[in-house]
Amino acid sequence: MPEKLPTIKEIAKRLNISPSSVSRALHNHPSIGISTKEKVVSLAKELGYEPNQTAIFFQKRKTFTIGVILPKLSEAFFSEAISGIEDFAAKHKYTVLVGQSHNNFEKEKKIIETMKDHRVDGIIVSVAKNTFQYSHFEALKKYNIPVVFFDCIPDTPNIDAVECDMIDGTVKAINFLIKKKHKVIGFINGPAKLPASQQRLQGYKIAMQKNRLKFDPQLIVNTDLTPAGTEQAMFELLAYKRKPSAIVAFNDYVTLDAVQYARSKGIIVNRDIFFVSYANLPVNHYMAYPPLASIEQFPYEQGEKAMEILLNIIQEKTMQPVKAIIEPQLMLNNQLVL
Amino acid sequence: MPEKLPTIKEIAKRLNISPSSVSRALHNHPSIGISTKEKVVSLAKELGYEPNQTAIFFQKRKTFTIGVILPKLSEAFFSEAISGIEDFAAKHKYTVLVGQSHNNFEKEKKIIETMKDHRVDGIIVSVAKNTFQYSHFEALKKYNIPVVFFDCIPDTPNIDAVECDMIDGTVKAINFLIKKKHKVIGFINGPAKLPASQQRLQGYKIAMQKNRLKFDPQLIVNTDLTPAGTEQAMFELLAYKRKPSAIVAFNDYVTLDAVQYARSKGIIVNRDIFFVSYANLPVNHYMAYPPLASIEQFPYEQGEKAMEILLNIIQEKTMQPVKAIIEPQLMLNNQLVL
DNA sequence: CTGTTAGCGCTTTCAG
DNA sequence: CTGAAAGCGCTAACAG
Repeated sequence: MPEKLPTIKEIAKRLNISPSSVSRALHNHPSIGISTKEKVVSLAKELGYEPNQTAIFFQKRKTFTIGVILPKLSEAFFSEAISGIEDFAAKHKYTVLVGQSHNNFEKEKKIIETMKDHRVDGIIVSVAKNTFQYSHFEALKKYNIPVVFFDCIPDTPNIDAVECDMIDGTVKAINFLIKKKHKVIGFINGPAKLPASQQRLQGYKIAMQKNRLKFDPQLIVNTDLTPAGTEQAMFELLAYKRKPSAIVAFNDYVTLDAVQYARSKGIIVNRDIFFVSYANLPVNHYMAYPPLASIEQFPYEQGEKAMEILLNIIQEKTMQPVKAIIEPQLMLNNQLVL
Repeated sequence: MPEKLPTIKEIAKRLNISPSSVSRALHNHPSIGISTKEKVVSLAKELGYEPNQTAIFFQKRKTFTIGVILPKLSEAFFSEAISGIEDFAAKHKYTVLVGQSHNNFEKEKKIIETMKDHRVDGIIVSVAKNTFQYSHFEALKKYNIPVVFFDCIPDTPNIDAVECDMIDGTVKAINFLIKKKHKVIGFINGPAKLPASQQRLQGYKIAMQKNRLKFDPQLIVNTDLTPAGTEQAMFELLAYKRKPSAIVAFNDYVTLDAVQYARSKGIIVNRDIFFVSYANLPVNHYMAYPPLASIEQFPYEQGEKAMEILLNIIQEKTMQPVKAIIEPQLMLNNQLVL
């Protein structure tokens, strides 16, 4: 039987006092008599009174809810990130509304609409891979809904964002290989127009230059991230006359496919050729032919940080746009690699 | 500049009509003059009017929000599940509020409180592993918040739930091994008090009996799901005089650890011993020593189904408790194994 | 077809 | 210290 829930009014009536007194009693307001306060509190407990938050949200224009928009919840990177967001939010009595864009621009716009309707207090987003126009985010300013970006970030100025410096990450990876005496280092990059790919490429060039190794464009190939795409990329790399002794791959999934391909060609991984990639998937630990190392991007921490920044904006502790940089680390089985 | 958002009142004032007329115009209410309607609609568009959902939520006692409580978002099973929930919800204009219990009973209770405060229209939950008392869910009835369980389900009668029949799944696994001529089949089960473990054990017994093989309790060992626990379990199994030729493991993660252990003992997996497990992790595809097959539980579909049931309850299409059964399948690299 | 009125539950001046 | 009253923005019952 869903009984009618007790309200402040109800309590007031039973106690023959005004609703405002009840409200005061329940909020430790200074100007309230100790005796009335006790009466109210005890009756409230007896009736199992609980404030109707929707009324309060409405009245206060604040929902203690933040929206999170991600391409896909089931990708490990994002589920780690949202885990960090949710944990941080929960600590501060905020709840999290989620939406998946599936990397679809239209879907992303729709989610923003819904979240705006729900009057979320702020939004954290990793932009869809095929979003190249950001007016739907700009529009949120009008509603006073702050946005913090992470992972996939628009190139607009003056935004708040958490970012993992993949240039730095790539430099670390290359330096590591060079220290291991590799001189011909192949690179299986992702789709060229992805910022994530561009950053990696930039890091590659910087690292090669710093180490006084010539940059050879033929050592750079691209995959569309499908197994077939990666196989093709591997094929090109292995066919090149300056065959690389080591390969940096866009991420661990790409490495998995690349290793598979190499093995099918009779190449012995970690003897004939070596890999380094990005993501630091736990499963690397179990692979028979794992990469030498993988660049950890700390998605959980990125999520926490994004939530922290958002909270600061909401609570007006921050006025200037903030860009937090998370430093990626080269890892091997959860140990740092230097 | 966060300008003040236009309201129905504002539109009414500018047009010298009543707010109710504006409301009617905006809702295609039958009794509204075509001309006023046009005026309202055009002004609304001009001002960029958008209804304040929090006011509507409050007024209608409905938030179009459903709460999802999961142990951990970053576990693949759960992130797949919530992905299914969110997709289904979005199709029906519902949004999803998430909370992670981290398998902690107290945390679970707190999340329920928060969700109740937010007046979610319903809740979907996979119960925390150390929750053995369900009054916090019962309490939701009072607030008229329906609950649909999935995956980890309380043993209370008359609940709505989506369940994957792991007895059936285990029978399939054992039948498969027996068909492959295995007679001594070890079983690394999870913690004994987990319903998931109990179901698997029951399935094991049933399958052995049906195949007229004697049930040997020494072939059943338990792991606390840590690598160390699994190693210990493997150790016991391999030390037993009736050494199993095949092993069914609680899930693919356990298999990974078990395989690792076996290899460290010089045992050649998929020659000296064979594995079957549960979860059908995509990464099995890349393992050098993968299980012969793994039981797919279709978490995405479980999520969708749970959401569907919840929606039916909310829309009062269903009155009787529903228990949906998802049939697990024995898979190998995303192919069915018969 | 349209306006008036009341009210969802709570907070917050403003008087007293 | 307490009560009355207004109002957040919207909907809906009731009159006209």
